[in-house]
Amino acid sequence: MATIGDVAREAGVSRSTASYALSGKRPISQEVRLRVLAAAEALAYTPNAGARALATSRTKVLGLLAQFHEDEFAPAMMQYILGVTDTARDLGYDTLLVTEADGARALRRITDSRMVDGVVLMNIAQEDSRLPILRAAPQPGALVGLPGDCSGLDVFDLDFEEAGRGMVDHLHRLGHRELILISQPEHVVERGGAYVWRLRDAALERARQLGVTLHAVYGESRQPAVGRLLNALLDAHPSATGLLINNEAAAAALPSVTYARGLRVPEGLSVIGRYSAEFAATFSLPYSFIESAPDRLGAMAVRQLVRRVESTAARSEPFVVRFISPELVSRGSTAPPKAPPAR
Amino acid sequence: MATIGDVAREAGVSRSTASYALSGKRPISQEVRLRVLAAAEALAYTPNAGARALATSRTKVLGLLAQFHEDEFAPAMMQYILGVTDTARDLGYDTLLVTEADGARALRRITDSRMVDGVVLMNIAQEDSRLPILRAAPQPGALVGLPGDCSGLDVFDLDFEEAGRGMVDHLHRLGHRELILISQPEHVVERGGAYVWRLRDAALERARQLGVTLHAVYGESRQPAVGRLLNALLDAHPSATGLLINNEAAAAALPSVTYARGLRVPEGLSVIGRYSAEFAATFSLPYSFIESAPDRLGAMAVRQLVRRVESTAARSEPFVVRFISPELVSRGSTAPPKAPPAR
DNA sequence: CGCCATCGTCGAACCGGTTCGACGATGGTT
DNA sequence: AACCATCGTCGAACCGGTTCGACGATGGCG
Repeated sequence: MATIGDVAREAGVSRSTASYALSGKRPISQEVRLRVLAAAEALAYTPNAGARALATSRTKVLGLLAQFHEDEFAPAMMQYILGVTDTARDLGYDTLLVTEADGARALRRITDSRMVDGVVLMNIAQEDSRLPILRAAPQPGALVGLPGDCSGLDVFDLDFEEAGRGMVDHLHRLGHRELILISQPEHVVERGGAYVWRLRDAALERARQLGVTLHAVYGESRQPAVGRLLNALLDAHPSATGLLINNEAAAAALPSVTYARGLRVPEGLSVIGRYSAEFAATFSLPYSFIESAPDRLGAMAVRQLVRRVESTAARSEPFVVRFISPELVSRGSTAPPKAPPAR
Repeated sequence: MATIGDVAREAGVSRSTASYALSGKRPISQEVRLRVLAAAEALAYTPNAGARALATSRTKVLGLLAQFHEDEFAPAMMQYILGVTDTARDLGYDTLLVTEADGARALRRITDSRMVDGVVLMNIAQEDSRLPILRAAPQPGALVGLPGDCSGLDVFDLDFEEAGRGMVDHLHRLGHRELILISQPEHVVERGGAYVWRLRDAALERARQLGVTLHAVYGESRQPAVGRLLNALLDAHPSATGLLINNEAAAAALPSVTYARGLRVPEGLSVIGRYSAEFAATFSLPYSFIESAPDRLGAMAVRQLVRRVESTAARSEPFVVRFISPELVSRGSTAPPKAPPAR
């Protein structure tokens, strides 16, 4: 493998001159520059990443910490990851994907060893043991998801509160007065998945203000449990005319449930979900939904992270907590309830 | 950040002694060793990855090249990735996930720059432009998927031919004489996805030998197109009594199709799929299926790769092409056909 | 014509590890 | 008592880049 020394020798200049010719950080005569470039080309020179990292303290690699919990819906995660890797590459960075169960230890490892220039954390918990480590690390960090304490980090998330209110408003406006909200499984909440209760509590609050009855329950993450649960809910609340879904598995299971019950959407039941467009397409979901935009969130986190990595000015800017506003994608699954709601 | 020089000073020894004390590559007195360890502990010393990579020519990072084609079924990919990252970590390696569209360029970048000690390639095409680059690279490589030319690389894949034969055999044994096989979309084939025709051709051959009629068609990768296709197929071949599915999207769509047609499985139609257990669980698929074991394949590829990375002896061993034999997971979705097949 | 700034290049140092060769101290043989 | 191996440690070199300071050549200016 050719080193910069080989290139320099081939071009008949010193190593430093070769380096400057390639980086352009000092003026080099046109003639020498072309000789160096030609030599580099001829020898198929590629700088050694380790050596460069050692000299510059920059690796051009970002860490991405994602945890895969058994009871979570893995396909949804893929979108976030792609948003991060694609954006990182556009900005000249590679991505180290870390899925280790012990996230705190993994984070310490990659930051202390200086393998990465910055870190994106996903699956943020309310009290996340990785955050103190990330705050103390020399590299900047960005979160996809809102923790209890945002200090010292850039945070990006969907505005789940607004999403919850939006769902209730939308159905209330159509005339609905009794709704069901199915959230993620209770495990997710226990693990500190704040987005679950952020959406739910905001929806409950808004429902209270509007005089709407809202039955909020935890869901399941797997079939057939989630299908059974949906059936049980529809049985238990026969007068409810609208269903809000903050649970991918439930959304995926609903079509077969409504079909089996001979229940028509939106005539017999109005439905609004919260998931990504990609997810909707994969499962061919016929429901109006609030786009959770995982790719956009991943991209935003990376862009901010790279700004901080590359500019010392940016590094001292105040930290941001940015919520993207929920956008309702209409698929015609909501309508005014039948005058005397009956199933 | 503490360097090994800091540790050495703290312990009152030379840098080299500190290094030997930590690595154990030369005998060091118990007393000095403990002093060095204590110093390292006290200073929270972690070796700089770049410096170590430069000195040892080892990064302890593996590259994972995965491509996400629009018309492919992304959730299935997740399983392969987790198989790789988890196994790599168990063996002491981190994983650089590269999803760049231009896989050949990406591969050149990470190998030439010595960012990785080895590379796992996924989404292997019959004529894969990345393979010549990987063969020429100084790092070993492993493939998940079978290309036209396996030379110079370790290859791991499901035995799709045996899977195709197994599906046909199984239904033939039950008495079926007319079957439908729905494969991946034609795009996948055009892109060189050999597993599609490996399974199909072997199934056709076996069907011919057994005197079974087999209608083999390309599928779609998305709803609702794939649902329409399934309906059209069942309409077009009313006397077919068995359905073979080598297409995740079709498998996911089938339950609603059979339900809508009032078709019972296995009474009215026997079904066998080919997908992963994880996939089956996610979509709650009630069909017997041939386990494609993505996590196992990813793990096998990584283990072999690491063997070659870590032992010069292993590096010169002959290359392996290893097929895992298809395993049928029975879910009771196959049965003898009704005597006069009618729908 | 002499002076100074700029340009273009070079040598050397440095980043933070690992590893080789050397060397004094120790202990066991003959 | 002399000798040799082994043990434990150190200094120096090296991995392959980047970057700083220096310095000769060039050119503009007074």
